[in-house]
Amino acid sequence: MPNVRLSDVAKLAGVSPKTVSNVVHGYVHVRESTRTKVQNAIDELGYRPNMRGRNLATGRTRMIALAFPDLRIPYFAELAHVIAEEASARGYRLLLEESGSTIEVERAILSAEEAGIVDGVLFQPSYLTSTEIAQHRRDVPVVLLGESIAPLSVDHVRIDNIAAAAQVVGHLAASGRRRIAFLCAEVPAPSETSKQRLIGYQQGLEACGLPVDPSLVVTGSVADADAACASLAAALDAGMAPDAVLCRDDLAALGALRALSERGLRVPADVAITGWDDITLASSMHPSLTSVRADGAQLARRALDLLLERIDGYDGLGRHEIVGHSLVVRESAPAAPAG
Amino acid sequence: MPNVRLSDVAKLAGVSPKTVSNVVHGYVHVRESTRTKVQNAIDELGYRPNMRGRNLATGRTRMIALAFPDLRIPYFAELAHVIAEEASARGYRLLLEESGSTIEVERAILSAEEAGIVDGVLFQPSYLTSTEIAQHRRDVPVVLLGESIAPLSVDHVRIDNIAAAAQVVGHLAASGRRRIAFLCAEVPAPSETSKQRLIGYQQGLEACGLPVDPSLVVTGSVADADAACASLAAALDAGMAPDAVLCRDDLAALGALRALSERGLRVPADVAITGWDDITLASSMHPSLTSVRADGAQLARRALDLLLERIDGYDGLGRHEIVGHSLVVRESAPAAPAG
DNA sequence: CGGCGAACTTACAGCGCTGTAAAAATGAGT
DNA sequence: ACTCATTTTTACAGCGCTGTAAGTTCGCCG
Repeated sequence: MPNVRLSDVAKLAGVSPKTVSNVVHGYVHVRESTRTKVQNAIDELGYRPNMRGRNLATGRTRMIALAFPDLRIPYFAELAHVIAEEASARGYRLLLEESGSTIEVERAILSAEEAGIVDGVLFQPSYLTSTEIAQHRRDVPVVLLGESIAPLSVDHVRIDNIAAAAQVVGHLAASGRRRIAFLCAEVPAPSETSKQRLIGYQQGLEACGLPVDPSLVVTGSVADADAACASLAAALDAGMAPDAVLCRDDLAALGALRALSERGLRVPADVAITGWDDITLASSMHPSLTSVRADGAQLARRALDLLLERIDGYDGLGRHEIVGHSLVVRESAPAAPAG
Repeated sequence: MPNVRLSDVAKLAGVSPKTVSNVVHGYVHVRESTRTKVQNAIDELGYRPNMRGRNLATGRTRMIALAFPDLRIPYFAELAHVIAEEASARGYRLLLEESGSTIEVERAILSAEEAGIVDGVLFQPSYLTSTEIAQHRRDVPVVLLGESIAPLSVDHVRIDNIAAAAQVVGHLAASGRRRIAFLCAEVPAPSETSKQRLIGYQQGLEACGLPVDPSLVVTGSVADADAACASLAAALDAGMAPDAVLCRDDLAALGALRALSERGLRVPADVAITGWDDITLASSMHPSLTSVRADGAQLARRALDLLLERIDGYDGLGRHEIVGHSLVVRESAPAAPAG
């Protein structure tokens, strides 16, 4: 039973290939009797359209790539999920590309040595600079995600990190915290993400009339929970004594939780903790995690809106959009002052 | 600058299209001078191969689908990562398909209404029965992952769940635990995964000379950590008093941890806990989680071996393979008897 | 210097489908 | 029955690339 082609169906139904194609696509101007005849032929032969032929003929694949650092980071896995869902609703499939946060792979993603695999790319870079992104070949439409500073020519969707971080500080201050630490600024240079959250952290402190104490900004690695734990542990052992820790992401918060409890500090009684991203686990942990939650559905929707417009030929300036976020308050940093 | 085609390069270099193709593919029998000439033309025009044409001509896409329940479940995200890595090493890209654990989507995945998108499928079903899988159209090669009972005709890679569960029980017993609970068997009917782990649990108890006490098998939902927490909480409140809980996965263990500590039970002092899958977070939690770890790299390797053989035309009986696993001992269920 | 095998290059014929534009069929109106 | 406007169907020409098999050219031996 070799592969059945459109033309085989056409032959059996006694119509032209194009008519079969029209039926397959639900084209309206097909007489009911013809449609039935063709449909019967399709069923009888077990025909299914071959996407390779279709892709070549249409110049589209109805696939988009989602390129980001690492699927093992829960935030990205969850992001991929919502985007896949939204893409699927629009008839697109998702191809994953993990950059491993390496600049070489990020470059490779933008340069796309091979054309015609996907119709567009959603790209969350970690290290590529704005300049470099601006210079990429515009063969395939791209929409940027995340905190990278996007060039004017490229679309970009993100949340307002600065406002969100300030809001977290406000929440902590309102619950009576005075010595709010930040975990953490990477060395030698903080990532763009940390940078923005740090700015918001400082703005938040100022807005609350709290002193900005550089010694409360932990430096070190936050590559994963263990690294964050070690970074905070070192700071604590060196004498830092915060009553709250604003963590740059939920994984860091997890590490912080461990570093604190290993030192006999209770969360939230002695120290409040906030995370960022509100990964699924944040609500299940003990204590559950207060965390900044980006509006993932809106993010996915807008990012795809922009990308599909580009795919449809829009070629104007980059649109830079901000989607909503909220602070989900849970046990690790409750609203009421610590008891 | 419209798209540059192979033939444009050929024209500029003064050779036939096929020669350009040969150069692009690094075919050896190309004279050095010709190769240079062609390469220069490629560089000058900025040519990049169009995969749509290639795919149609070769009848391949060098993409494989990975179909499983849900990307938001850390185990699957991590599985996708290792498989993507291994696939990439073999020149394949990964397309993700989430079934949401719904039987309709699982059916759709197997029936593949559209041909030619991927060269093969790695499929971890949740609900599809062996019979149904056996009857699927064999248009596209499939390798099954996970615990589903695979039909004889289909390749399948998994770990030995029964042995692993028994091993966990052995570990707990060796550390002095006597009342080992199982969390949990889904109602109305346990999933295939839980079923196998339950069998191993029972075998383990028998092997250790411990009584098999049905009241220690918690029933309820383990859809996520919160559900598992509720299931265990209900059992505890009903009077169950285990000194260890073997959880069917790490998420359930996370829920168990919460249910126990909310009731003032210490882990591992009062109750030991083990998880399953050894997700990344298992090692970062506090206490860190003793967990069963499948050899993910080997799993990915073998699954792809089998799939690529099928893609290359192998058409024999299904191969059923078992890959290694290990018990990673951490704080939640240490080797030494509880202190 | 003719002859030969190996090294290199090419012509050809699609892969399976769709967009375009034009042809054929239909139906309403007169 | 014959227009004319619509609806329905079709012919055609690729989309961009590769496998096959059949040339060419080359170096080298006798």
